[in-house]
Amino acid sequence: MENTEFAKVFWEIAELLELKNENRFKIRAYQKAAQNIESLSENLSAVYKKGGIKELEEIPGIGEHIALKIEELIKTGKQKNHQQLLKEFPRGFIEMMRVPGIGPKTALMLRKKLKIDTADKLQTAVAKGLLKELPGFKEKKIENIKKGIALKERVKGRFLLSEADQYVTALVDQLKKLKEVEEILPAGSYRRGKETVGDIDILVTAKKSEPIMKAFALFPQVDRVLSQGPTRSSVILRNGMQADIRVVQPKEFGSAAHYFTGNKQHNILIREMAVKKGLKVSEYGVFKGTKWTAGKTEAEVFKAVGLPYIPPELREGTGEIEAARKGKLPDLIELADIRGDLQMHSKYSDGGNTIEELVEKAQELGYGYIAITDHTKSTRVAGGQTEKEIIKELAHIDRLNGKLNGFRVLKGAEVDILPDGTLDFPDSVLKVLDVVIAAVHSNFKMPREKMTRRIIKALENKYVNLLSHPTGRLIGKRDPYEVDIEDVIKAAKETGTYLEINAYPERLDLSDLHCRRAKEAGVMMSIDTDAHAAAGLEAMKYGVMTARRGWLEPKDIINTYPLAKLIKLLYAKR
DNA sequence: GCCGTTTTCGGCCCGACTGTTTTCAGTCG
Repeated sequence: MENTEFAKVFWEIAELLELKNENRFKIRAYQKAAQNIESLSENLSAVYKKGGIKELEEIPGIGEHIALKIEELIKTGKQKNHQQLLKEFPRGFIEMMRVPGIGPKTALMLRKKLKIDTADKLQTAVAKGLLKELPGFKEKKIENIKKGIALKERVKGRFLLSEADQYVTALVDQLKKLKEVEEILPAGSYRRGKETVGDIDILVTAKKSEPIMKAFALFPQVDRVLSQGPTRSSVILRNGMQADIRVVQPKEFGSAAHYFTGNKQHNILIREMAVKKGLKVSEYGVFKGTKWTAGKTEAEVFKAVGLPYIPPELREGTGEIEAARKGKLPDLIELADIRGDLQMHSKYSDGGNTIEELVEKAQELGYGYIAITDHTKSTRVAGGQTEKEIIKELAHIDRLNGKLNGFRVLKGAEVDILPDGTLDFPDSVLKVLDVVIAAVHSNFKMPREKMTRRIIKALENKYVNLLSHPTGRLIGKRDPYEVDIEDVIKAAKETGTYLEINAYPERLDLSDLHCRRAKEAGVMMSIDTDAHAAAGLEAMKYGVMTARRGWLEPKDIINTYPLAKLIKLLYAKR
């Protein structure tokens, strides 16, 4: 069972207990547990295997009872209370409660009065006008439910960070033009650099808010307005994404930025620390009694609770506060630390640009080196080259390097890992390459153990210095293949192979959690764009974001080192 | 249900907006 599956059970228990009008702190306990499980870098089953119930209870938010439920899930795949609750409220009913605007109270009334217990039935009832008969249901409320159903249809989940990025940039550009606007900060999961973003939160400081709210609602990206008040407005953008804008006073900027950046768990922890110090933290500032004492900057808020500044990407409530308290926050990698890009494709395989064009773009980005890593013969659909064909490309690179000053093109290939774990090129070819990237591009649906063995076998080849997109996932499109990532990390450590953080927005593979795990295991990584065109080199920022979320520092990333040191690292295994 | 440099029992973050409630409940973030 994957951690997300464990978490899903506890999210559902929380929702079901809400329906039963259970103690809200109990509900929160389940939510907290679910959230903590989701952000755990180690698989729960592995934790349990290591030290049983006691080890599970070490995880924040997990006590005796939830630990026992986890044990039950590991042993039987099911959990009794969860099953019992599902009998009372089937999944269709929970689904209905997830329609925006429908909470537990409304859902229960709908079922009691009209026997509506699925989202589909709700839609039919709305269409037939049955809701009018209910107490407290007038035109507006029914209209909202109608819109909620339509929205749910259209918005299936979250959006790629890169897609959110486009909208954020557009919205910020327009906000900048309003004369009332002072500071602008896109906050929320976007600012934390999460791989997917549920909605966009933009914080603005201004003395007067109405003109901003009015203008915002009329931006061309806005499809419709959900709500509009003096401090907060919510809209749905044309791509179905929700965007919230919050306007605060300049002196509230720091506390508001902190609050709107989240995540929720992190905020709760900070507020609890404040309470213990006799303070109150809200989006409007840090207060002693009713007296405002701080909040102009985020650093002030952290300082008030006795902490140093914590970068947004770490604010997930997964140990960053503890680390901050001990002065052990990582010195996170930044985009400017990147000195080169070790995976990209040229016209020799399926790339859109020549090597010269890629070099030009890389120089524009201030890099000192790149590796050209075209596909090999097995990946025919992507123009994979044979052993003979790549010789020409390598000669081309040699000639080019002869002309370049202070810049180096490394000779590489993205070599297929065949189903039996052998590589697409013989060692006699691999050994003339500087960068040998191994990757799985076929036979994704292997059993877990076989896939794990396949990949580890490739890592054992002394010429393979980098494993590309280690889990093969495409966010929102394709699940990772079945592979024991823990074993792969271990094998990377033992063989001296580096793991890749593929910065391609749809991949971000390794994920943030796996990065953190790999670092803990002492494995170095590289951040590469896997660009198929010169412009694709700009995606590096998403890979860096992921690395930051994985607590990585420049020293953990091989392409932050100068060329000479990088070459040493690349040849260390031979 | 979790948790403990105020607690092993008694707490548990804080606020905005909507709609219809004449003082607030429900929902959301």
